[in-house]
Amino acid sequence: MGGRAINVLNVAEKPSVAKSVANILSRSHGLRVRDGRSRYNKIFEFNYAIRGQLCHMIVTSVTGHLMELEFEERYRKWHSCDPADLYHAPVHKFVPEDKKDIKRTLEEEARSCQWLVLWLDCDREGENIAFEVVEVCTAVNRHLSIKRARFSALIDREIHDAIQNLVEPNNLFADAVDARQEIDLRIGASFTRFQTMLMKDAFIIESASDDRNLVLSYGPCQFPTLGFVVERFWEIQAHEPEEFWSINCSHKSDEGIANFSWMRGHLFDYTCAVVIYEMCIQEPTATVTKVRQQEKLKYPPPPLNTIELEKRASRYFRMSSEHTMKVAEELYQAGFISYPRTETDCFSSRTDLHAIVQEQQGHPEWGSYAQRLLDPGTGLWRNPSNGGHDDKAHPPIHPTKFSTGESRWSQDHRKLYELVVRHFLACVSQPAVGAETIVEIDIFGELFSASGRVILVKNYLDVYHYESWGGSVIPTYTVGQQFIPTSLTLDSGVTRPPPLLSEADLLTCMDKEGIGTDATMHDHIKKLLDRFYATKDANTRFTPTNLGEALVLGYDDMGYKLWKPYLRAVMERDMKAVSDGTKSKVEVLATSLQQMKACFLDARLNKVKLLEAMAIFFERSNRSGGDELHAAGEIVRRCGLCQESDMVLKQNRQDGNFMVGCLGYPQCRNVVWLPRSVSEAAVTTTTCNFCTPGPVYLIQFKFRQLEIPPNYNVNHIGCIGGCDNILIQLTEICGTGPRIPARGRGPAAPPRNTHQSNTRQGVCMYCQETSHSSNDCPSQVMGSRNSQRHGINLHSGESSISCCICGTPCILRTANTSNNRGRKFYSCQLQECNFFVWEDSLNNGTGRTRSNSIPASSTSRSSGRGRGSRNGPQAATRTFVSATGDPISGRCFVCGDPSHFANVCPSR
DNA sequence: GCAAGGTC
Repeated sequence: MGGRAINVLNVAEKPSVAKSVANILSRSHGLRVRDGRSRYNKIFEFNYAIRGQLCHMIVTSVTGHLMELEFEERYRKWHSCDPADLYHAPVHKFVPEDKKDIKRTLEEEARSCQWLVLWLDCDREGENIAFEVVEVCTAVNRHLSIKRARFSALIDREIHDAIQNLVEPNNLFADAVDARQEIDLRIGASFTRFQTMLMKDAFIIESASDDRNLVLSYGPCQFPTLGFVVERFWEIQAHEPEEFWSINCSHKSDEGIANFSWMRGHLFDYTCAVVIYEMCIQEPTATVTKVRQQEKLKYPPPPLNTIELEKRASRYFRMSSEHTMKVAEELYQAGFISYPRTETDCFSSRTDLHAIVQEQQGHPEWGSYAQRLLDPGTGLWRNPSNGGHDDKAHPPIHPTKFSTGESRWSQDHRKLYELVVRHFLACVSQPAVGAETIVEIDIFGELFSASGRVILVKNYLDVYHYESWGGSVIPTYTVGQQFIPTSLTLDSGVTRPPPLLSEADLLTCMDKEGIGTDATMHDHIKKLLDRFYATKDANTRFTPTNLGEALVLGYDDMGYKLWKPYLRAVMERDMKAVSDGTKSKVEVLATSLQQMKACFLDARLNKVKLLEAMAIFFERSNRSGGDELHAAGEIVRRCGLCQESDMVLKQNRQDGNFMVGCLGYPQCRNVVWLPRSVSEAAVTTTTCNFCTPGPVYLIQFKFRQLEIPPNYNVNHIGCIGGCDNILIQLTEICGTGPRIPARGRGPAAPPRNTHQSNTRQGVCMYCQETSHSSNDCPSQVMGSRNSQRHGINLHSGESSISCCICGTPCILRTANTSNNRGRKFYSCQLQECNFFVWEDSLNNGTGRTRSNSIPASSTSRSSGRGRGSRNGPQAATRTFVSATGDPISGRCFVCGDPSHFANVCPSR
């Protein structure tokens, strides 16, 4: 070791890394600690030799980014410039006030140093922070030699290797971050100022905050996060329940009960299901065709990273991701858990996992499990699996200090520490072992299966009680065995929409689409709540607010997918390109800012779309003179449905069609669609003398000459209250022009809305007669349930056959569904029965007769189409209509008496 | 009053 010692300034990204580096390199010998200007960032000093050069090492830290990017002063005030100017307004980096102390420490120390060694995290952001540090330090000492230490973990060998093999900092990585920062700032600021200033004065936006502080922010991460929430919400709204049928079979023996499910799953075609069911109950003997027994393993989760910690804390404790990170940060600061912001979910082979388990042996709850883990005789130990992520900077989250709970800890601190410990113990444990049995049976060619599972060894489930592995025991079966099922039922079900997104779902979406980083995802989620874009319920499920939905709807109507994750994905690709040198920072900035500016200008041209979307949800404010919406807000009458809001005349800017809709939307969806042939409409000051409740203001209409019959006048003063026959007729003749219900929302009305308005106007939606309303349509009296469920157009037809279920005469009708339009079917007149059969299936012999050999007591029909709602004795002998339509034989399905059919049953 | 990314 020779020569004069040089002074080396070492800078880490955070205080904890500075401490670790100092401890490792000094081996704790001769290590001195002193305060810097900033109270969090200590300065460590010791001597060390780098490749034979004696060095006086000074190790300190920053706290993440030292600098921020900002517009120059004259562009900072919101009204100082056109938001479009923000795409080229000059920006600069500066050290914010709360980082000035750190800057001063760096300056003071750098002055006396010859070398600067950068120990920032080895990722793009770390490289960018490195250059911020370089800028501050070289400003006071131009002679500094700049070196970069590359390390992938805070362990001895890595750190010693890093200091002995110093490299150059990577300016491409730093450039990529510079580009990202500038794009984020320019897009975020321009859109935020634009949409906030546009909407705030135009509408009365109720929110918990002071109206003056209301900011409608836009950001390339927060908006796609909102997009996930809104998209799921629309999916739920657009869901149309569909009824399906399935056959279920159970078998009870001395050993227990087995529930067999139909291997077809379920069918949406009732007729098909009932035909198969009929066949099964006529020949119900079940034959066991397959018995499969196998051992199943349930593996413990991989080691814990940030996203998993947030997801699991949300699922197990309903803690918000933001709160989880706050508590985790505190546990980390106090030394109880490792660094909580990590992508890594695999342990380095050099980590002493046993030592971590050993520390936990004394815990009253999981200590004995830790002891069992360490006892080789139990065979419980297993090296943890590799989750496939490694940020090369931090290990998975694991306990670093034993605790049975500290007095200053809250319940959440205890729960989170316990989760980290139990998760760690679980991931070094053997999987749970179960024995699974799958039995398949055949009933008249239909296959059914049942499964049972027993847990043989719990292993990791003993300590990881957040997870369960439910199972049930089923009786023993052998191949070839035959039995008569205890029950064989035809059950109906209804398709359900997906649930609202939970916080864990949202994190999964963000992770999958690359929205945010592990350290920032919770911030974006919190921002949705802070900005009143979404709310979260007690089950951690997110619903968009009117404000959130309106903003997404507005941009979507413009045709811009700014609320989708695509923009972020493009930015990520660009950053990657800058990082590996295939594109320059200047090139990426120029291209993407040019594109985004064009998008911004176009969005501003189409701002009426945003205003229209907002107008669906919010009342207009008097504060602004109003422009674009003036034609779309005249009050026609008080809404008779919700009796709370007004109905206003609106025009769809896209297709030009008019409607009168309730301002209470979406709570109230009352709407009157106006004829497609209307070219102009304006609310007059005259009120209708007939329609109640009044006042109902008359509307001055102008129709397009070519779209109405010659005997109608192009000018017409009409009433939407239901008294105006001309308007009703033209509505009938021309049709209405609601937008396509692409997302099941808004005036993109489900047919119900049209139905509602037509009914009110006195036009029957079924037969188009004006003499009665849809509710009283003679064609609906007998079969309204069918019509509601299946959209079948029920016009009375000839009655020629009797129902095979109850003997009531059937009516021949014509289907009006998209799949079966025009196809004829017979439908039982008895509402409780609801039997129907396609006419063409009778002709081809499907409607044949079968004798039923299953004992009446062993079968039942559950709720299939309401038939099983009466749980009386079931028909032992069924009549199926013959090709001639005559019943062969029958028995009442209500009371079981063979002397009469259900339509004349005395018990009804 | 605006973004997202570091971290205390």
